[in-house]
Amino acid sequence: MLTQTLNTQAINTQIGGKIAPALPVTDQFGAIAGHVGIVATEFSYRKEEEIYGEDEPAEYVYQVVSGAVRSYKLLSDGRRQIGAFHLAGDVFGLESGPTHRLAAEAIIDTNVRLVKRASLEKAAGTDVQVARKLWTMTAGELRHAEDHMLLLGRKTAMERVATFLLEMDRRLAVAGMMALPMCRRDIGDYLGLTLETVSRALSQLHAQGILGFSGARQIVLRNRQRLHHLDA
Amino acid sequence: MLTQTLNTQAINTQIGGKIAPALPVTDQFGAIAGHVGIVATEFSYRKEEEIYGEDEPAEYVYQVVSGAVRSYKLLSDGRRQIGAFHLAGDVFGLESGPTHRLAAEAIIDTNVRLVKRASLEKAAGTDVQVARKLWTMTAGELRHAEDHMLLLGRKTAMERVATFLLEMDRRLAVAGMMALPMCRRDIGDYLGLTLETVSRALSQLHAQGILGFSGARQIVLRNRQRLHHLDA
DNA sequence: CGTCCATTTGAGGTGGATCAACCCTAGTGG
DNA sequence: CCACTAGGGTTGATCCACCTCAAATGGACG
Repeated sequence: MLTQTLNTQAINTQIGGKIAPALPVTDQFGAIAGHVGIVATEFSYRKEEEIYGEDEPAEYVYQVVSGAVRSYKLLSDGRRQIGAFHLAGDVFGLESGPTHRLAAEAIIDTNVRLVKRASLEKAAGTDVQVARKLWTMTAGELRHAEDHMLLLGRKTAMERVATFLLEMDRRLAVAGMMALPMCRRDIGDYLGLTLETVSRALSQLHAQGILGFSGARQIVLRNRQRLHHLDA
Repeated sequence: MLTQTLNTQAINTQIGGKIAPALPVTDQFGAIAGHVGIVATEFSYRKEEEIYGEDEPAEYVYQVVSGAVRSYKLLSDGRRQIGAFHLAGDVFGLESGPTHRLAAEAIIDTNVRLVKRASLEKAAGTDVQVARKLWTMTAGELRHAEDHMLLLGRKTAMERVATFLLEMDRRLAVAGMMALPMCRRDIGDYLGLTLETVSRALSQLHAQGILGFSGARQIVLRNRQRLHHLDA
């Protein structure tokens, strides 16, 4: 509650100075933001900074411009389940109901664009294209969640790590190499494992020549075929 | 593929005889089906019968009238993750994209209402209320999936079973008692456990007086407070 | 009344968690 | 420019929650 207030104040302060009325309209966010009455604003979060908390009112919808974000839920004793990582281009924080169902934090320094939820609601009330787009984005998140339930409920540790590597390879590999923004603990909390188990699985894949390291978070996949096989 | 064809033929055969053009409009399905051009049909599936397969074209959207349905994904070696149980009143099979992401089977003899996906798409293209309703329903499924990821990734066996009991109590308890339509294996595949672990957890709760049995699938919760506590 | 399958219960095994060093590297300050 | 430090990562040893395998029990239905 307090955090939300602080965040909102910070955003408004920044908005005061510079509103960005016209943004490039080539991605999923743009497809909405291009419509009448929708104003997108830019904002930055530093490493480890909270963007919104679980069950906070969902005032804004966000798109990662650069950086990376984790969405997660906590149990009362601190156990954490990360539901998704949001990377450059991804939209997050979109809700049909009044509140955010997961908390969100910047993993590293992150720039986002954001629009007011209310203006999306308004646009969707007029424009069926916008309404359809909102539905499609939520359905995309649902698809990911369904795949992830299968992983969390039924895959082995090695299968989970293999799935994770292939997902990250697809989403953030540049020139065959990926620079992971998140630490081993984040990966563990995403995969329902401990950080030690993640580390051991990666070491084993390294020993088998399936991947190469240049620094713990710089990974090259050397054999996607074998990784797909390990994925089940 | 073959199954889908057979199902469709069966549906059409039945539709030939009796179309139900006007249905009571008091629930979430009705809110849509009440609109112009939407025709709801009734159909029945027998215990264990497949309704649609994973990755089949999503031709229909369904609502359980009576009975119970399981939605699930399979790994190549047969491991199964049930993503949701659909009980009387629940809508299932709604997709924004072209195909079903999970398979669906009747757990027991089940009656459903169904409407063609295409007519929903058409109505949503005209009527913003319908479009909004579709989004809200998908968002509801996403919320459930997010909660379930936390369960699958981070809860202990006892916590999972406690969560399950409270969910089923909320959804299908009549006069303080619930009649579970699904077997222990289904519960296990929903909770990411084996059927033996589910059975042991239930026995333990019984021994502690937290629940009572009258037949393995007839359960009375005697202490919801303690169950909530076990849930974490 | 018998059969069949779901469920329970028992005994033992194991994958991943936990606990504990140790190592590596990036950042810091002298 | 380098020594120091702190946090992230790796690796090892042990533990245990849950799985696996097996057998007994029970309830529904012909």
